[in-house]
Amino acid sequence: MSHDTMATLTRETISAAPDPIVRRTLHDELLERLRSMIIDGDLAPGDKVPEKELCERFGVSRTPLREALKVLANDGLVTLTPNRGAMIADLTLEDLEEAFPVMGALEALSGEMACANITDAEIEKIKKLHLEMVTHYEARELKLYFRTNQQIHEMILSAAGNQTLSALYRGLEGRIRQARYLANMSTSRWTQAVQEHEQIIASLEARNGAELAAILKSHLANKFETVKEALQDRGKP
Amino acid sequence: MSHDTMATLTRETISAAPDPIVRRTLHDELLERLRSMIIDGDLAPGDKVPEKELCERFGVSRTPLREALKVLANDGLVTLTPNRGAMIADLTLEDLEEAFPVMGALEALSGEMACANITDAEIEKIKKLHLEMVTHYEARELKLYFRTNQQIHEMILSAAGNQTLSALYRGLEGRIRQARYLANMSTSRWTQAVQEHEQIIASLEARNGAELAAILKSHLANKFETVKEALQDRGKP
DNA sequence: GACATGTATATTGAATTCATAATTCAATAT
DNA sequence: ATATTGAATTATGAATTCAATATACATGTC
Repeated sequence: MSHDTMATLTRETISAAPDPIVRRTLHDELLERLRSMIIDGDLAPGDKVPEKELCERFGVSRTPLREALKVLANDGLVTLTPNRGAMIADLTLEDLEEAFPVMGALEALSGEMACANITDAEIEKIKKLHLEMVTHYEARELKLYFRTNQQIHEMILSAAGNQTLSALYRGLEGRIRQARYLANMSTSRWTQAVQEHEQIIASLEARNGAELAAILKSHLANKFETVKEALQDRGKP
Repeated sequence: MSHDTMATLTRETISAAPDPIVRRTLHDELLERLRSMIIDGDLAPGDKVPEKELCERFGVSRTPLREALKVLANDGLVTLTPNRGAMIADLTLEDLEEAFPVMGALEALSGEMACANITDAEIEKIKKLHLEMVTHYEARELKLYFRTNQQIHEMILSAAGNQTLSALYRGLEGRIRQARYLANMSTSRWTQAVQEHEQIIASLEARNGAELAAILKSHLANKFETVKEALQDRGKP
C-alpha cells in the first residue's frame, strides 16, 4: 500500500532514509484515542458525547473531532443521529447474535491460517502467555486473565498473517467489548475456558488447522453464552 | 381517514406513522454517492481526488466532503496522505490475495445461513434471475451478466438474514471491484461459472447448507483466479 | 395539577476563513 | 541543455463563524 507510494517518491536515496518523519493528522490521532476509550470502557455505552466537552478535553476544534466521530459511527462504535449528536453505541442482543456467527467464521479461518503459517517461536510465545493466563486464573484475577487471554487470541490472529482478516475481526471484537466488562464468569465456565485453551495450544503445536478451527469456534460459542448472559442481566444486581 | 380515527390519534399512532420524514446529512449523502462512484468505476483507481473539484460537482463545501473521505479511507476505498490529499485506492495483488480467503469464509457462511433461512419465494426469485443471467451469457453480454450475477449473490446474502455479515462482505466486495471491469472472461471459464451457478441453485433448493457453502467457496476461488489475471495483465494489451 | 404552546438557550450541520505544507514554475547556476 | 534553488500558487488541515434544529424552560389553559 504505502509500499508503492514510497518507492515512487524518488529514486532510492530518500525513500531509503532511515527515519522518515511521521506526521499524523489530528483526525487520526483522535480516532485512535477515542476508539480505545470506547473499547476500554472509559466511555460507557449509551453515553451521550457532547462535542464541546470532548473538544475541551483534547484541546482541539470541532472539525477533526467530528471527522473522527463519523468514522467511528461507520465502524458501529458510535451512533449518530442528525441534529442530536453522538452517543456511544449500545450493544443489543440482536447485534450480539448477528456478530456471533460472523466472528465464528473469521475465528475458524484464523485458526486454519495460523496453523499453516505459525513459527515455532510464536508457539513458544503463546505457551508462555498461556502459563501466565493460568496463573491469573488460579488467582481469580479476572481482569488480568482477560488481558492475557486477549493477547493469546491476538497472537493467533497475527500468526495467521492476514491483515484484512485481522482488521475485520478486531472491528467486531470492538463492538462486543462492552459486555466484556459486565461478564462475571462462573467458576465452572472459567475452568472450561481454560481447558479449551489447553486444546488450542495442542492443536497449534500439532499444526492441525481443521481441529484448531473447530475448537476456536466452540470456544467462541461459550464466550458468547457468557457475554449474552451478562448483557441480559445488566442493570439488575 | 374517518372522524373516529382522527379523534383517537395519539402519540403512538403518530410515531408509528407509515412514512416518517427522513432527513439525511450531507455527509451521509455524499458518502453514499462517492462510494458508488468508486465501486462503479466512475472514479478510477489511482486517480487523485481534488477536493475543490468534487465540491463544485456536488455543490457542497469542503467540510462534509472531507468527512466522507475520511470514512471512505477507513473502509479502504480511498488512500489519504497527510497534506497531499486523497486518491482512489489502488488494489494490489497482495490486497487481493488477502481478501480472498476472508471472502471465502464469509461466502461459505452466507451459504449455510441462507439455506437455513431462505423462503420458497426467494428461491423462485433467484431462479428467475438465474435464467436471466443465462440469457446474458448466451448473448455474451458481459456487463449485463455481471450485474445479474451480482444480484444473485446479493439475494443469497440477504437471504442469510445477517446484517453484519452483509456489511462486511459488501465492504470487501467493494475493494475488489476495480479488477472486475478489467476481467475478460475466457469462454471456457464463463461456461464453468454458469455451471457452478446451476449447482448453487440446486443446493439452495435442497437447502443443503454444507454443500452450498462448498460450492460458493470454489466458485469464488475461480472468480479470484480471473480477477487476479486481469489485475496482472492490466496496462498490457 | 396536568398538559399544551411559545420562547430562550444550547447544540449541531455546514460554510467560511486562516495557517501551513506541497506543488508549480521561472530564474539561475552548473 | 539539465539540474537546482526560491518565489508564487495551490491544496490541505484545522479553527472559526453562521444558520438550522433540538432541548429546556416558562407561560398559559383546561
